Amino acid sequence: MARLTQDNLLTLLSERRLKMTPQRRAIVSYLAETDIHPTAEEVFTEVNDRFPMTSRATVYNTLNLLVDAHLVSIVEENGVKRFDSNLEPHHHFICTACGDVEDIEPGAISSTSILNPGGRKTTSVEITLRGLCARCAGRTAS
Amino acid sequence: MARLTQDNLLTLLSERRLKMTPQRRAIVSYLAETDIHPTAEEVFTEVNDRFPMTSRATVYNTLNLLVDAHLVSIVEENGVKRFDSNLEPHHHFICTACGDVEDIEPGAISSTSILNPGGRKTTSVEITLRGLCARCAGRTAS
DNA sequence: TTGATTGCAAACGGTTTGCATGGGA
DNA sequence: TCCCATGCAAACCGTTTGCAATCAA
Repeated sequence: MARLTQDNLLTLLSERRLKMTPQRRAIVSYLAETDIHPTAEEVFTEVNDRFPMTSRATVYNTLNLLVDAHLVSIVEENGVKRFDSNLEPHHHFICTACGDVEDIEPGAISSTSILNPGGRKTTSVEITLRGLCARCAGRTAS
Repeated sequence: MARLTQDNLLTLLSERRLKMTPQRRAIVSYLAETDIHPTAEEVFTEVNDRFPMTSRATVYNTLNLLVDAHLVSIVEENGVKRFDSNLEPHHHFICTACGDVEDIEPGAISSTSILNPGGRKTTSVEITLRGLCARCAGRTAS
């Protein structure tokens, strides 16, 4: 399962003649290892715990850079953007009880062949399942 | 194709012991007839053209009421919520060139049978296609 | 050295809230 | 009459921007 790495970051920076900084390293390091699909604020908090002094502006700048380079993607829910460093094509499951966002492998959804309905040119397909995650489903009566 | 109607609004209001107002009527009237998936701001502008004096707060209150009652749904893109009064299960196509949001009938996507992967309980499936709409696809070289 | 990057704080856009006024039932 | 709904403006939250100071190459 391909995920964002420090190497990806180095390649991106050299391609664009940008510079490596401790802040960028720390942000990518965190994104690479987490699977909680953090918000920008969560990245800010977590990175500052590990590497004190990374401003919100830098977090947003770096996240936007990575999204622009397709090294992370965005899952939007309830007006908040969450960042996903899983580089494989995949879908999402959003728990309506606890708000968790989980990755779902395409294989879990049978046969989704998408054409180009009505003259459109489809370049990406995003499938979002909503419901109760395994934890919340086990916890509630309904 | 079932869409939001004034009757739906009347039923909702009586169920919750709420009151009919010219503002609510105007907002539902606009939502019922448009297929552009307007933002709250677009609803505000359009409704004020027809029925001067409906505040932003009232637009938001009414939209939230309708969403809560499942009479309209939300399509979120680029940090902006768009409102959809199509009551049938359906998917969306978002044009990456002009930003248009279009409804896609489930039939246009072949065989999407979703199970409950990994002990989850899926209650809704949302499929978003992105690419060029028919207009933009015809307009560009690529 | 030099241009990219940073931190800060102010600005911004969309949405919500508090409160006094107004209006359906 | 009574309480709900409204308009207004301020507050709020996530994100972006302008600018001077700092730092990687």
